[in-house]
Amino acid sequence: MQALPRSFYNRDTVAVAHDLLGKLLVKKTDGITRVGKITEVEAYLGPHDLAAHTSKGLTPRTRVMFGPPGYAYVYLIYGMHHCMNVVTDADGTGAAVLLRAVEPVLNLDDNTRGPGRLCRAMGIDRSLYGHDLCSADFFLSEPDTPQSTIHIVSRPRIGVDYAGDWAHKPLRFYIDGSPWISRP
DNA sequence: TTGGCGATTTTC
DNA sequence: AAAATCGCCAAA
Repeated sequence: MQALPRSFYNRDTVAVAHDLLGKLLVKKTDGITRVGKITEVEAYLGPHDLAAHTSKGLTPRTRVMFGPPGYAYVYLIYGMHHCMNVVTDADGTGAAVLLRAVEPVLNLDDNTRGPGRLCRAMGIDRSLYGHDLCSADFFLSEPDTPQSTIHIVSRPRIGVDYAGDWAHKPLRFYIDGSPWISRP
């Protein structure tokens, strides 16, 4: 099981978001390997995207998101839940893809729908802020067995009603027909 | 230093 | 429908 190369992330964010669907998220903790298949994501394109955290500019929190691709952007939301993103596109772009749901594959309970639940099931917290995803203990990879062709559904992103025109752009993507989705 | 708020989840 | 709960950030 090999980590996707950094070049995978160093591309257009929407393209990466599409291609992340069906990939495996792998986390090794204390000798336990947890694996989930990504079923739902959201793209955050950069400072011009009013729903993206980087629209607030370069701050300590957004530092990683403005950095080179292939690193984890993990943050705490509502004082109690963590959200996991992968930084995308060229260094300095300020874009990322939020992982919203996975299908349990190995050592996960079935409570993996929703960004907060996904992080809880995988054991992801802020200690992984800025963690290199081209690493041995936390990474994404191709599935072991080739995927049959999947259909991708596009919907407006969730929880970003404050973002004006950007609130209804169809930047949420999920695998059509998958039961492992945070909501229809 | 302070106050408002959030890429959510759970419970009432 | 509303609470839980705290780090981030803009304003003072």
